[in-house]
Amino acid sequence: MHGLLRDRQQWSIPLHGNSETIRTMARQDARERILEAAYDLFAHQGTRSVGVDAIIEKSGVAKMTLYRHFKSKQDLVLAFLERREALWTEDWLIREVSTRTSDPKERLLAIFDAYHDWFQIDDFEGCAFINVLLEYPAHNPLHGAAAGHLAKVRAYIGDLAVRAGIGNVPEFCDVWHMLMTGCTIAAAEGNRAAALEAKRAAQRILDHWSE
Amino acid sequence: MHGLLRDRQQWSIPLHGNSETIRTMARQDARERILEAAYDLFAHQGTRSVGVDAIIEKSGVAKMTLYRHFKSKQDLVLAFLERREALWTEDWLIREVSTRTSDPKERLLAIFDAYHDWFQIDDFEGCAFINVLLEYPAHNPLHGAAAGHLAKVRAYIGDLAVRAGIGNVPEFCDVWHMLMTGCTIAAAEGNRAAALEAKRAAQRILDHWSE
DNA sequence: CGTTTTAGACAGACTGGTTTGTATCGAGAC
DNA sequence: GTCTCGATACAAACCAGTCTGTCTAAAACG
Repeated sequence: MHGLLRDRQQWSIPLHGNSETIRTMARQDARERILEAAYDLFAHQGTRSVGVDAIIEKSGVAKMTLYRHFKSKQDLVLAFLERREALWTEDWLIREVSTRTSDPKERLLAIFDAYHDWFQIDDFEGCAFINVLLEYPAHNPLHGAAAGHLAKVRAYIGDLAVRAGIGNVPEFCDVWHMLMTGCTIAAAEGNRAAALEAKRAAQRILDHWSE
Repeated sequence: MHGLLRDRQQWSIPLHGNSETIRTMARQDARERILEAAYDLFAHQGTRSVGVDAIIEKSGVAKMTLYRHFKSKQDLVLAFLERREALWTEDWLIREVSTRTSDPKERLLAIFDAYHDWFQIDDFEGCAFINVLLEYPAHNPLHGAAAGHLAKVRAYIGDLAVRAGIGNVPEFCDVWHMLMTGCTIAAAEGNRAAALEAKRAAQRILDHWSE
């Protein structure tokens, strides 16, 4: 106890010059640091195999601080999924596809070009939504949340399909998304060309669909 | 508990003829009961969330008996995957497709009919190979094992594709399997018609592929 | 301006439960 | 006597979540 006190004092001394800055920053972004650490760990190792101890260790936060911002680990996983949608679905996938082309039909195909880039990343982390969906049984709230996020991806496909004048949009979304998830699994198996193969198949489906 | 013992004794008595047989049977019976219990639990709840205690409880076996037959839980999961291939891939999928039609091209499509039946089961358990693949990181032996079993499914598709006179078999297998895995994920999301939707898309891919 | 209060952060012990895997012992079969 | 089995206790690690105590910066108040 006294030893710990001394350690903390020694700790504080080198930081004395800008201690207020550090403290203020720390206070403001404690939640942010937790979520950032959780994002990295959950995305790369799965939500089930990552414990809260690993998250507090990586974020340099006290356990009670984590539980002040998130009432349970499940809450933290839900926050992770929402951030994943913001960062992966919206900031990356939709943006990436938008920059490649403006034609709705070409955008549908460009999804697989974006996926191809994704699959080339060294530490390819896989689709967090699929992972969480399969990590928890059907009755678990996290399973439903993951399904909801996957549904939003399908909604985006539906938006493109409508603007591309495609018929039977609901089924088209399902099928298109099956190719996307299917090639994501193939990438997890190690098939780096999965997205290119899926794109060629998608092209054929698209051709026949809009006849 | 005592009921199980009595059952075992009644079981053994009729086999009294050959001593070696009884001992051998008893040994294999224990291993068999463990594997059977592990199969049910692993298939329905995943390999990570099921502990060995649940397996010994369900199989009515002592813990040491389990570890005498399987040197670790990982070993047991490997045995589960092998049995899954024997029961699901060979005894069910391939057999089911074979009984539906004998034409290779029609068999490729019949896979999705079989899948449709599979998806209608009340406690649909999902694809154990995909689950294990995503449950463990890439460097884990179980990840590789699961990938190997998925590759065998693709090999079966390749066999059908060759006999159907389809060109570019390797890519065809990949794409066909993507549709299969993709609709399995969709089924896990709750889409009971996923296999039918996938079949219609597969039909279009097949038409264009064999041009 | 100086003092006190307060809120949030850090540290880490701790609880209660679960995990894999090991060790020991007695019962029953041959 | 030998072998396998079941039952049980156990070790060591891990898990989520709680709790106490300390620190400090900023707000509240004199």
